Amino acid sequence: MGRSPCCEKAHTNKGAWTKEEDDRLISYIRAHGEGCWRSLPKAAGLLRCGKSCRLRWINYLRPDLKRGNFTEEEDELIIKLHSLLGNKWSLIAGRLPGRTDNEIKNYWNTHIRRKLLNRGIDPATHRNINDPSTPERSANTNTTTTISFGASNNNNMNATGRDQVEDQKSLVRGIFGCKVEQFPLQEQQGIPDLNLELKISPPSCYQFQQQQEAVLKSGRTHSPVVCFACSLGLKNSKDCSCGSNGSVNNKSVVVHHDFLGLKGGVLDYRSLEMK
DNA sequence: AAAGCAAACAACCGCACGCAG
DNA sequence: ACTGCGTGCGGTTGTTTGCTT
Repeated sequence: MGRSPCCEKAHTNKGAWTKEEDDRLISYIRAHGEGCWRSLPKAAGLLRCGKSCRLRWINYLRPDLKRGNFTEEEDELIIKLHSLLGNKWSLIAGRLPGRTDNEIKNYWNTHIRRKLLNRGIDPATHRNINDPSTPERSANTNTTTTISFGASNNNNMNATGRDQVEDQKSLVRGIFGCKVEQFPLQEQQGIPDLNLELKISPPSCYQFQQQQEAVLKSGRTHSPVVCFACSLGLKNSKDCSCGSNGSVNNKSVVVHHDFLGLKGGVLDYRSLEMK
C-alpha cells in the first residue's frame, strides 16, 4: 500500500499565493507558531497543501528573510560553499543568514552558473573547463569526492595537482576558519580525507585537551580554545568538552567556534549531516 | 505597439529521512 | 523489525517580467 497523499489535491488551491492567503498564514503562525504543517491549512482556513504553506512561509513570509540582490561577497561565498558542498542548498543557505535554499538555488542557476562559465570554470566541478585533467564530478551523482591533503607531500605530484591541493587547503581555511597546519597529529599521520558529502566528524577529545593544556602551560588566562561540540550547537552534549559556561578550569575562555560562520547556533545543526 | 524570446522567480513534485507507535 | 506520518530537501516546471526586434 502506498503512502497517503500529503493533502486532498481536489480541494486545494495551487499556483501563486494571494495577499489574503499570505495574511492568513502569517497571522496563524504568529498566533500558533510553526509546525504540524499538515493540519495547519485547515486550522488556518487555507485551501492549500501543508507543504505549500511550509514553502511559502520559509521562502517568502518569514520575518527574518533578507530580500534584495545578492552582494558580491555573498556571490563568492556561495561559489566557495558550492565547490565544497555541491548542491546542498540548505547547507549553503545556512551559511547565508536571511537567504533561503530555494533563493540560492535559483540564483545559482540563473546568475552564478553563467558567471562561472564566463570565467571558463565548470560550475559543476569548479575547475577550468579547458583543463583536460579535470575529473568528472557531477553535483547530481552520488560519488564521494575526497580532498586528500596528505597527497600534498607527494613529490611526484604535478604542478596542477599541487595547485589544486593548495586551493583546497585555502578553501577549507576560508570556510572553516582554521589552518590545516593547526592539526599536527593529522599532518604527521596523513590528514584524513575531507569527505565532501560533509560527513563531518568532530575533532578528537585529544585535540581539544591538547589545546587546553597548551593554554594552561602558557599561563594565558584568556586564550581562545575551540570546542567543536559547542560549535555545532551541541552544548552540554556528551561530546561537549568545554562546559556550558564557557570556561575551562576557570582559567581559559572558550570561544564557541564560528563553525561555518554561524555563531550562537544560528545554524540548525540538524541540517548538517553528522555521520 | 506588439510579438518573440530569454531571464528570473515562485511553486510544485517526488523522494528520503527521522521518529513514534 | 515494520509501518505510517510529518517534514525537509533537491530537481523540475510553470508563470511573470523585462528586453529586443
